[in-house]
Amino acid sequence: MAEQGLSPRRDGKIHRLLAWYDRHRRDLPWRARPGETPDPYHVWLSEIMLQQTTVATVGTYYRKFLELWPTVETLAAAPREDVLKAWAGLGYYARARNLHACAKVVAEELGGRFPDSEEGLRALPGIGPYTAGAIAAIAFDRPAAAVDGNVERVMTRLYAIETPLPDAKPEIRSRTLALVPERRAGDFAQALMDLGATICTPKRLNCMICPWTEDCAGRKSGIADGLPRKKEKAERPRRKGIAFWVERQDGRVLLRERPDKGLLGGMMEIPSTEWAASVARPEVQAPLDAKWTRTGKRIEHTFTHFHLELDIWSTRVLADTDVPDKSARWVHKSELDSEALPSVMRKIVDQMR
DNA sequence: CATACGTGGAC
DNA sequence: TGTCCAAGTAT
Repeated sequence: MAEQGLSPRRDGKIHRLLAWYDRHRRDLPWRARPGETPDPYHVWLSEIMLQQTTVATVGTYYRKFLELWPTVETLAAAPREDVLKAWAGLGYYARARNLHACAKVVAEELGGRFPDSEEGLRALPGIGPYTAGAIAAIAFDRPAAAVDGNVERVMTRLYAIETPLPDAKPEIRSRTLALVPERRAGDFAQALMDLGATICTPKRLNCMICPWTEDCAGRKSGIADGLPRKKEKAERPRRKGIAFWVERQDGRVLLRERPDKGLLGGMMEIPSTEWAASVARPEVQAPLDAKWTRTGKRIEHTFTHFHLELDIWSTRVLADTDVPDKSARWVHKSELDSEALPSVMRKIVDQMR
């Protein structure tokens, strides 16, 4: 719960931020206009998509999802496969699996209504501390803190917090909570994020036009642009593999569904060897016995935690060739676009088709 | 708590 | 070309 606004200094800060927001708020597809009542479904859908994903990228997907599934009930009723297809290319596919699971819970167990408390929201799949706070504040105007990367940047600068992330998280959270106003909590949350996205940016910050420029301890001490500090990340190892492009005489290619958990879980793939530091005995790992051609083609792809290099081998098989196992399907080359293929797999398709 | 989990754009 | 990063969550 937010503290009461007893300090004039605090009230002034909140007022300056909200006044700035009223003039400079971004007009975003999922954002209710002033005076409109936010739709919790819209808020939820956008917040899930925006996790670690840019506003520019989300726009297209958000509109597509709303067109396909205008309500949480329609989304819940959709086959999961369709949801994964629509999500393909957005990344972090656990989000899509959880999105569908969450829609089912809300539609089938909660009467189609999202919980209006952080605690209730937090219990749903795919909703963590940030998203619970964001939905509570934005959709229900509850005085909750929504601490995302923007807010972490703004707060570490505003209070000159030099502790590196993630150790600084508790302090950032309590600092944010102490500022959340009783009224207009949703606008406050969005204002903080807009401030971080447009003024208090990672580089080339624009303190000159910041509503908090006089309040900012980081600016006063000249360390703002170096905040937040972050612990060093582990380096990305390089992995290799071989992708097997199997084309049947009728123009269909072999696709395989990935296991439900882990990397690209539940998505479709071009069959490949394991992805490891080195590739051992590729023929043994091929989806079927065939005479393989080393195409000389190669794709490279960088995941969050490793870099991948896939050489492409190909073969042609007879039109009556059956699928090697139950997770595999033949899909015509002209229909690959509508499959749930993640970007790394699209790179292979683009090379071969 | 550290790690797994995608992608595309900016510099 | 390589690195960083963008409205984080689950385990």
